[in-house]
Amino acid sequence: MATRFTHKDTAVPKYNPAEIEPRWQRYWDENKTFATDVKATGPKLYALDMFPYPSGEGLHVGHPEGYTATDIVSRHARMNGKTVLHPMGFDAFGLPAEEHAIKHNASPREFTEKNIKTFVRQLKDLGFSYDWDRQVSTTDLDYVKWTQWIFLVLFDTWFDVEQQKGRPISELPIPAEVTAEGEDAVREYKDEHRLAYESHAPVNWCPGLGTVMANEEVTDGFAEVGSIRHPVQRVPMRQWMLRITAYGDRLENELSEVNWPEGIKKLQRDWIGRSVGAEVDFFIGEADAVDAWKAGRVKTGFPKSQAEDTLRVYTTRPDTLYGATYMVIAPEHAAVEALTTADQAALVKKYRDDAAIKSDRDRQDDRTKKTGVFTGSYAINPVNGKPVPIWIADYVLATYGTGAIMAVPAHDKRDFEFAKTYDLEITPVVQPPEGVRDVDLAKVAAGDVCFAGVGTAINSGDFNGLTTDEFKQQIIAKFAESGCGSAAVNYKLRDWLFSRQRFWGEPFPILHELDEAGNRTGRLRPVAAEDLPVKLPELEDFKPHGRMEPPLEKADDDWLYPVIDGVKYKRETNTMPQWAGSCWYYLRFIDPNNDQAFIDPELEKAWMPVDLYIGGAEHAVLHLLYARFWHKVLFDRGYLSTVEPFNRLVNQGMILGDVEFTGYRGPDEQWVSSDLVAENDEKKPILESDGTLLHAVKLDPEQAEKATAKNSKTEFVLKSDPSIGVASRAYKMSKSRGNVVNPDVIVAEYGADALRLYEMFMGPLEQSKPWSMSGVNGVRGFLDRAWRMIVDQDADETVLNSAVGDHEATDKQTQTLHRTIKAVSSDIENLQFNTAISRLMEFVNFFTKEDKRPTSIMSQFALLLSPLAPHLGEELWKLLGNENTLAYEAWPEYDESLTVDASVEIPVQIMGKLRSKIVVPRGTGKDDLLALAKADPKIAELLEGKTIMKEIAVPDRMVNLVAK
RNA sequence: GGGGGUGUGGCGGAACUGGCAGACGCGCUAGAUUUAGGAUCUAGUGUCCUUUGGACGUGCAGGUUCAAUUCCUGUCACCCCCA
Repeated sequence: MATRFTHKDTAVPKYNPAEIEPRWQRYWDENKTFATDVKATGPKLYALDMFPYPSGEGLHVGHPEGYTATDIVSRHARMNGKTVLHPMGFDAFGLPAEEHAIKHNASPREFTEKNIKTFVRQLKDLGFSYDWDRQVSTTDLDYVKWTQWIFLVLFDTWFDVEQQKGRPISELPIPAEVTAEGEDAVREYKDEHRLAYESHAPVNWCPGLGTVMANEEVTDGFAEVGSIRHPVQRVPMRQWMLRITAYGDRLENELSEVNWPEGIKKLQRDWIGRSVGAEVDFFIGEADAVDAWKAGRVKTGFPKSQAEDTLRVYTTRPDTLYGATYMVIAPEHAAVEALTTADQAALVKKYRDDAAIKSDRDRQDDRTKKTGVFTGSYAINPVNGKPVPIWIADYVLATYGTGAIMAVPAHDKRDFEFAKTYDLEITPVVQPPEGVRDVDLAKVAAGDVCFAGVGTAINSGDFNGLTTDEFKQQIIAKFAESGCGSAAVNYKLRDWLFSRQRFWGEPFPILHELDEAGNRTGRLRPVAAEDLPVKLPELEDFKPHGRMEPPLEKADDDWLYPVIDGVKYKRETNTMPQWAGSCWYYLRFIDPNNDQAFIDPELEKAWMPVDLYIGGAEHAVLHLLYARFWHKVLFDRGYLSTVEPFNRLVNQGMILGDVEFTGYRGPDEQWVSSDLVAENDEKKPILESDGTLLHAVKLDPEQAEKATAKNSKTEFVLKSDPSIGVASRAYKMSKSRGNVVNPDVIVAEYGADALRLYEMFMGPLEQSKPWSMSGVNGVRGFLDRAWRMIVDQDADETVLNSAVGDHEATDKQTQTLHRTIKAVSSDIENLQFNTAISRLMEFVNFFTKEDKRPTSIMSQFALLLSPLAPHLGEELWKLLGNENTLAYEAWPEYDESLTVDASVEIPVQIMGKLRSKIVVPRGTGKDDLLALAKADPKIAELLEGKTIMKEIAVPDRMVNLVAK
């Protein structure tokens, strides 16, 4: 395309983005057009994109979708007089760079920096109005410094449950008995309360990757990196944890402060998983001591921590206590050994060993059969005094609730399955309400099926007849007297496993004190703030050594063993997970070069919160939850002014590959209709009836057509044989499918404005939508038409189209302009860019037909177009005789009265069916409207001989006559 | 299995608060222009019926209403996330 012209002059009369776009990008760069004022004066807008991981593959067409949206909003806001912060950066720590380093024995930093360069180049090619002076990467040393500093804030903070607030560890009240035990006891007590703490919980150790993975990174017992699945084992290891559970209530409640899609809020709430129920103690001592125990409990009440003679369970259904016919404890439960009788010991040991290698997920999978083993012991059900057997089963997790449950097989699906397997007693205690679908009352009553819903209590002593809710309240009230239980709240959210055994991450700014023999004393020393950042050491190679120690263990002694004030320390050799850097980057953008603080408090107040945050829904839970958690800690500690970081959140939809038609052929090359095709375990197509392996054939769209036969089971069929159905859908873009679209290619062929415009024109921002090359060509056609509307492309040099001039605008032209301004403005405000673009298309369609196009109106058009297609906007603005960039020109205003016609066309319906149309003056009243409608010759004819039963008239809208 | 989302022409999608279904774009058809066209312009383009005209039509089946893509009940299909 660039070769279409041979003019010696650089000015070419045809629309040529290859020339225009780089020129304007250079202009914006050189003039620092989008450098943000340090502090906002007047209204501000902080528009943020979820920053990308700079992969070796470069930008994908999915990236610019959200970026274009925030860019349009930013450009529009600038023209509306707002001070705009619109930054971009890179989430650059992470596994791929490290894997690359291991493979090529090269530095992950160099690889990362090279990738960032590519990303920046590609982003600049798209003309985004980022303030590039604010670019940060999580791997920059002066960024790492403050990530480490924030970690030390977490380390220095404990959570005051009463105040629901994080406070400095120095303010932690130390119980007298701890103080009495001496300095080490106090230190340990403090360490146990910090938001960043060490633990030895079992973790997901992945030998293949040489690292521990977070629960959420493990699927089906495998960690997936790229396309390789590495098996994961559960082993105990010293780890850093972040006490995010302390903020569970805040993370849930304060969601009400933000303007997010309800679906995302729900995902977060479900992830936090707050449940309200009760803790109940079951006595496990000698049978004849039960009464004494109960009497004692009436006096002492419900103890804060579990006593040795009891087994404590957490349940959300205390109303089913009478139906608790056995108990289950997790294989890792502390009481397992005490409860196991001699003759069960061997079985129990084997069971525990087997459970240790299973993941939490496998254990909870409802497809696998529940297994368990009897301990040999019994507990006493506190409500009816019945002894119930205590089992061990891995479907109970040590980390949830108290690690023990009361099993109510009649009313819990898992308990029911387990009871059926081991032939345990089933006692129904909830009568399902009448009319519940698919529930057979008699079968529930007989204990033959499980009913997990709410209903009315039966077989529950004095509580019989109560509804589930009443029962819950009453039994919890009764617990207060008996001391056998207590109301309790539980969370599904676990503390955050924060360490990784990797090289390419932030080192922890923590030193472990060593004794003379070189063993850890248990004393921790945070690295002093002035000594941050702790840099990664230089390593000979990056290969994991297969031991469960991090690669940093390979560092030189100089790095590994600092001596301070004559005391020898060993550095922490774990590194932080990739999430760390992305937890606070939105803050650093506000003050990216500050070397005194992670952010200046004045600037923070001026810019926070983020007004618009756009990114993929895949971060709906983890990133957003983690970032909110850090934000709240920093808020509590007085560093920030807002409770929540991101005010408005929008998730862009996924961009899929172009629609594909797929046909299937059998081994004999005969076509097989797609409705007979299924998928086997390897996702290969097979014949559903007998499993014969088929092969999929990608069809040319010409080969398929819409099914016309009424009995066709598929939407599309082969043109050559309509009895053969073909599959039609768009797939996720992937290298293996070969449907990835590279933005560089689109920019080269159609221009950046065309790419931006197409991505916005495809459909609603939040919706998934398939890519289509002819669609790109279509919006490019619009840009060409817009160019020709203003520029004379047949002249030898760039001059205005002869139709453009100092003409007086006609009424119709004025109206079109004002309507367009109105529609485009509100569409941009509502992020409905697809319709904004179609309004601009209508404008061009109209004015192209006008042979007198007032310059002033054309200038307004350039302004309206500019947020969406900024390069062309600027170019037209300049050609129309304006000097400066339009980036800060006032956004066009409209006059409502000029957008409406004096007369309106009113549809007239008879019995709800459109029969005629009448033209009336705007604002014609109901009665006049009806009279005019009835006077319409066609209506009059149709009404002849009929009686009007009812007349409906909505002024300026419609008339409907009901006649018989 | 649970949660979320989406179903409108050949395709992507529009439609205010229940008020003319199909804006805008692609594709397609015809014509004009051109040495040429993957260029440009003009007209047409939901389906069906024999037309002037009419009937049907927003996944499917019902319901509410003068009026339903929009509200309600049920149902099916697909996509995404979680287990």
